[in-house]
Amino acid sequence: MEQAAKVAHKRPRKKPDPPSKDDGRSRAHVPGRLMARSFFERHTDYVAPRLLGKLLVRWTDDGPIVGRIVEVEAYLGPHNSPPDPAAHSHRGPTPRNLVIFGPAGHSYVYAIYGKYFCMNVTCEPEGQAGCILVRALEPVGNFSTAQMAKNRGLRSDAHVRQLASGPSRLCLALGLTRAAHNGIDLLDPASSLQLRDDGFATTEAGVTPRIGIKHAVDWPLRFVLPGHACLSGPRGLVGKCVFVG
DNA sequence: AGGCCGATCCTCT
DNA sequence: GAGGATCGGCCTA
Repeated sequence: MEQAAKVAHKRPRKKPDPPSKDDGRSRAHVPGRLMARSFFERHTDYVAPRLLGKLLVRWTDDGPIVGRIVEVEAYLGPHNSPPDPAAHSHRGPTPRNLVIFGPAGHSYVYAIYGKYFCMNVTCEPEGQAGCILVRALEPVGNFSTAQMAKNRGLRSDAHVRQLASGPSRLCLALGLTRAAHNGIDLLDPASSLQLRDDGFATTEAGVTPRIGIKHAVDWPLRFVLPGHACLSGPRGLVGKCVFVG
């Protein structure tokens, strides 16, 4: 059984390389710059729509698999009023959800339905809980597209929507598991999983209720790039749009 | 100690 | 649009 100590043990403890080594060229060619911790040390529902357009990068032996985030959901910590009854952190820390209560900018990966995983990004200042479920990616570049198709068991000419549109599909596409990727610092130059910013500018986000939950079903905490081809689920789920400043 | 169920995906009708 | 797969974690007794 995975206990809290084991989860905490997965936190990177080696000293990060100097920021100057991560200028987008020190490793194999990959777009953008590593994101800043301060971006995530804010209210989860503030960060969520602003995470749209950013890059999730999984480094493999063969090279980086890169996806642009096009759909997310915010899950709020128990310090909010009223508390978010759909969040895993709702009833306080447990061995499974401990990462959510840790520092911002880390990955929270959990198992669901016996065979799948979902990946979140932690937010809020240290000591407070909150995380963002990454629900869909657009593959960036031919290598990423090919690797995602391979990892998903699809033909190389599969439609782009088939690759990483859905929280567990994207974990399959990137090869993410709880055992290997829970509690990773996504903002560390040495990490195998990173969040990067290539300057993609988001001015608008579609807002809808969250998908697949039984509590707080009408809370408007799902955010999408309006009309994007890689959104998960059936069409027509894009609600009103809000300006993202 | 045991039962229940899920932030899903895929197949079939 | 509906239903089955499949199991770790959380709740109740």
